[in-house]
Amino acid sequence: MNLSDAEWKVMQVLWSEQPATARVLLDALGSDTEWAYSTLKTLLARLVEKGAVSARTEGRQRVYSAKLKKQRARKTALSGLLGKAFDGHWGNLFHHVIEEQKLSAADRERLREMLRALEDDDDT
Amino acid sequence: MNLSDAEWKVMQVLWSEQPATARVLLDALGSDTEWAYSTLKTLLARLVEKGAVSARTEGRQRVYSAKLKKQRARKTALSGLLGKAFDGHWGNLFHHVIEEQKLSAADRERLREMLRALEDDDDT
DNA sequence: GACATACTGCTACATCTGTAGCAGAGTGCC
DNA sequence: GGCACTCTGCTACAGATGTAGCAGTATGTC
Repeated sequence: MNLSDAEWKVMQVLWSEQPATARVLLDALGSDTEWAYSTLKTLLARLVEKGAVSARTEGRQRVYSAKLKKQRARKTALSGLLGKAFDGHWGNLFHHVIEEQKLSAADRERLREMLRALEDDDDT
Repeated sequence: MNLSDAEWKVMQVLWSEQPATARVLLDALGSDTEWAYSTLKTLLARLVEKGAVSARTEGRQRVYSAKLKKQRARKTALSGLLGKAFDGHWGNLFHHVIEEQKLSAADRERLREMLRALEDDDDT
């Protein structure tokens, strides 16, 4: 399941607000986008069509829920990037991140901690 | 500089073969794509237009070279994904990779090594 | 010098994406 | 009961993307 940039924005608020009506989602998007109400509706319709979102009619409104899980979407997106930009090798991605991207001290520490946890798991 | 999936494929072979003619690049792409020669030419024209590739005429042929550096393209792509899919936090991305993606033993080891190197740097 | 090749720059066209307008229907309010 | 809202499902349209055809021109070959 591939999501476009605009679709990612919709899914992000949907994951945190679901189940929700278009109005609620638009408010949640707030100043992040200046979308017209109908723009959001179009995006939602497309997401429903591709199966990433489900919608049910409640009274005279439509209530949306995410069918696609955030972890799943992240995995697909990351795998896609890994394949097209890093020759499919995690090593290349890690190397790039550590060497090229500027990680904050907190990020570096967080990564170190996770790695230590990973090593501990292995020791078990 | 945003690259589409097809453009990434072109850039990947260009980075390893440059400077190169369209014919050389098409051969290098090999079975990875079944593109018609003109398809590659269109992609190259678009990349030249957006400034990611430069072209010079040599005899009666056009020879292409990458202007956009691989590191730069990777950084842009990764930052874009980080922002739209991981709330802009490296920690989320690391966590996802370590928890959700299945890393091979070699990848895990490689990551551990890089992290140890990172810690050593910090100690200095 | 006629032909098959190989290149080149255009043009084309179906999809996908981003963004939004519009008409029709239900609802609350005076 | 009519008006202002608010939703809803369509329709629209421009720009990005994937993919490729075509006509014109230079070149090697017999």
